[in-house]
Amino acid sequence: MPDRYEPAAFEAKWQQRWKEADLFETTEDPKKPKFYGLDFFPYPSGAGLSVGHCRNYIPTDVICRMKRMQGYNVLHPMGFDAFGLPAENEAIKNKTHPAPMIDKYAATYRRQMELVGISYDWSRSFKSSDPSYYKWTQWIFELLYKRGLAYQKLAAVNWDPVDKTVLADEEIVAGRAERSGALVEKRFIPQWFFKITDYAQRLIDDLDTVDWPEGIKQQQRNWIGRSEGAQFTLKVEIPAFSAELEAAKEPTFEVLTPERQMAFDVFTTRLDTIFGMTFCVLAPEHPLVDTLQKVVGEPHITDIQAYRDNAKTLSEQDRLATTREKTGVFTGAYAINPANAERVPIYLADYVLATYGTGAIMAVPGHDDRDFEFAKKFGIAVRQVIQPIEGETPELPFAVKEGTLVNSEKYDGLTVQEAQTGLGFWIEAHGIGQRKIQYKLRDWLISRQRYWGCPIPIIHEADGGMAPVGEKDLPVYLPEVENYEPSGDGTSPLAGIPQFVNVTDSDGRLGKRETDTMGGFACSSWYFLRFCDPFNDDKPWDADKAAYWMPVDCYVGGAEHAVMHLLYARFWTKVLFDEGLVTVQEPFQRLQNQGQVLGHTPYRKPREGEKLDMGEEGVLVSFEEAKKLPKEDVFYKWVRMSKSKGNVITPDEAVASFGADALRIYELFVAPFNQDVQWSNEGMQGATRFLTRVFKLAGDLAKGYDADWRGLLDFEELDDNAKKLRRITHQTIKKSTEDIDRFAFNTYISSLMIFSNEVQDLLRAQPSRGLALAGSEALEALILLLSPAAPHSADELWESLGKEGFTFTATWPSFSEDLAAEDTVTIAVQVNGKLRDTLEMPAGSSNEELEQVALGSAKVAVHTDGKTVRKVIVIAGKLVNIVAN
RNA sequence: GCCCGGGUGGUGGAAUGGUAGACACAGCGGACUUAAAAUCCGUUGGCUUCACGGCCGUGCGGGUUCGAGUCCCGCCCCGGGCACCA
Repeated sequence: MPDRYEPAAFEAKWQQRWKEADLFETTEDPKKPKFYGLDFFPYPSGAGLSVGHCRNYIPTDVICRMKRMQGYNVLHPMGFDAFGLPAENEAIKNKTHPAPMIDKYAATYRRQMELVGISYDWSRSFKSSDPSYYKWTQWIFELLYKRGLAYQKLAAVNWDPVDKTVLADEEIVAGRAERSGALVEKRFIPQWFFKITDYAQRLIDDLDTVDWPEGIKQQQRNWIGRSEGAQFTLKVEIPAFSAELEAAKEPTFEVLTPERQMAFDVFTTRLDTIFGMTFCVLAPEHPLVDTLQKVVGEPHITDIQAYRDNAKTLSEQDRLATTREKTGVFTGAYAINPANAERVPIYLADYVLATYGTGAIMAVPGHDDRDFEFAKKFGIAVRQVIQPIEGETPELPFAVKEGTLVNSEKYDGLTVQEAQTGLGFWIEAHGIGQRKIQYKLRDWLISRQRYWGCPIPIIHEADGGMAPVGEKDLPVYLPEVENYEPSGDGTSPLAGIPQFVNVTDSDGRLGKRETDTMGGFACSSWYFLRFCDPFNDDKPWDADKAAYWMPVDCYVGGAEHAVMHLLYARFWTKVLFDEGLVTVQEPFQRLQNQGQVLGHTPYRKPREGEKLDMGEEGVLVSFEEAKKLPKEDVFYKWVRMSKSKGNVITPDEAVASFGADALRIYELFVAPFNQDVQWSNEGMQGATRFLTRVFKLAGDLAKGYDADWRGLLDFEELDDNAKKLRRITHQTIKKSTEDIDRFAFNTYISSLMIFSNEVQDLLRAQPSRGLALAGSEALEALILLLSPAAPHSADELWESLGKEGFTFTATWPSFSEDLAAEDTVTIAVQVNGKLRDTLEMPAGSSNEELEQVALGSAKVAVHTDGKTVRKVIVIAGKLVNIVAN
């Protein structure tokens, strides 16, 4: 048996044997329970993996390996999210074609994953750019189309001038494209959308059924943005001869005939404040403004035109800047408040968004900050209609909902809640409006004007109609082309390929293909289903297989996909459920987000007048530069590992220096799974030392090893040390099993460290037959408990113990509560809550006994001397607290 | 501004309302060695004491409790998300 951890001597050997044995191929034994463990679908970047990526893959591997040893059928697949902008941009930069490039990169990923010993079933692997896969992406697109959930419309969309394509709302951060960083422009282009808004409520409701981090659920709820409120209609009145009469401060209002009657709807969450409405605002793009412009007279027509023209020139970012001062213009028209028949002015202002609600609001400056700001600037009245129940009346505006109504006629005195209900009934009874639920979520924009994606399988027919490509004609192959660079004119490069565009369908009709491709998120919205049945040519998956494996029991990836991927995949799954193709409404039962690995990164202090990048307080430098610079000019920061920061540690480097198992142990142990960690070579050495201690301990235990310990232990009279050894063995089995299940990998490793330390101590005791048998049990437990974290070492030790096969197929140790139970317990004795003594007591001592012994303690007496004992609190098996004064 | 996380020794972190600092890193002392590395043993929150011990201590201020890192209220700081969404 080797007496130290020497990864170079055996890690590659075991990886080779695992491969030869097809060890990680999925088993589908119907007698066993299933476990589906999955990592987020990675895009294989040219930089390869860093040790940061391993922080995702290693813990999933640990839990999958344990489940397998516990007797589950485990599905643990890996594939590649090959289509999309990152791949295409990189291929353009390298002047190559994305397909062979991705194959090369994916091969590197696989090599690195195998190097770290991840137990993926590669026989099920695929790429989203494989025609055998995207055929079914297209098939699902057509399913959505047939269900009315995929549609094309002319829309103002986010245009990324750098990547020369439109982007989904989810891909825009603070007015910039998340990927390219470019300021997004508005463009009007016909685009394909998925109607995710139909599923808004179910996407909120079903979050309650999944075991996800609360923060991620909250982000999804916020993104969907449900608001309960009411929508109602306001009638419009226009003063006759407005210019002159307004000057005379005495407008007479035109009586509008029914044909000319104008009105608009508003949405509000604060119907209770309707009596505080002192003006209304329309978004500049509101359709009613066109009509108003024809009837309001001068100077309003000119004012409105000027304001609308100006609004068009504002960039999306300027418009959304919250710090901007409110702007607007009076339209010359008035609206009638249905609650009290008051006539209030209608303004145009861009703080009201055309895309949310009705694009128009009732403005209540007394109880809304934004309306207040606008009212102040335009000299509009501010009216208080809510009186807080407690405390002083705050300065207007305030939005508190704990209050009663004032200045609200017959509603005075009602609470906010009562008034909302009462007014809700009232508007419904009078046909003025209805209570309504509004969502911020918008439909998912899926079109991309780029080459490297899944073609949208639609044919635009000569007669102006459109139809999905027949199932037998799928897939619509992405054509092989020489030049695939984006055109930049709002059309896809595919539009320039007549052989692709012009088609004759099976009925002989002429048509033109849709030339947009689908954004990459479509491809990753169902890959977890394909893994259940990855090479089915007749259907996307076999219903029984998907029913068996779904849902994913444990899904692991970065928190940056909180919205986008995780929302889209949930949406597709619900559609597929509605179609009867899957049996689950939620694809991912349990979700965990790993922390990032941060690299130590050198920066140079800025020189006089030097301009820095956004959010940086220094200039990034290489390690070589940092060494040359004067010490006082250099500082270090912990930042996410990335090629551009020059701080990447690859698994290849880490494995070469320390070994795969050391890397695995380090990443598991260094911090809780979901926390960011700082890469440290010292930490890696610690992991190596631990493994070496395990090898040494295993060697010591092996000397007394008896493979028949299980039967023999029952007939052996055990001395105290042997009993203690069995006890800590069973305690460690219990702790390790529970910790892995609850994703507490750091304490799982620490429990193995404690176990090794304590067993090593016990081996100094007088040898005995009992100790040797208990030691045999401990040795097997140690190796098997170590196996998910350090599988190469575990297999090496297992083999040197004379065992056949692999620890992966061995049975996970089970524990006995009786054997794990302590026979003595340490009782903390407190006086007035402060620790004064500890007592060793037999387990199961009665509360009376504990109290007796505690009161008899000399150390306690010092602190109770001269005081009267008022009360004694005894917590069985734990603590005695004596209250005295 | 709103919504999530988080703040514990020199460092990473542990702790179902019940002995704060497990486990590890770094440090210090020692063994082995010609020496170093590796390994092993001991020690390590602060203040105080010759010592036994005592006092303080989980971002800050209050509260609940026999007892609070943990629960409640009010703040501060750091990280992330959303942001004129009516």
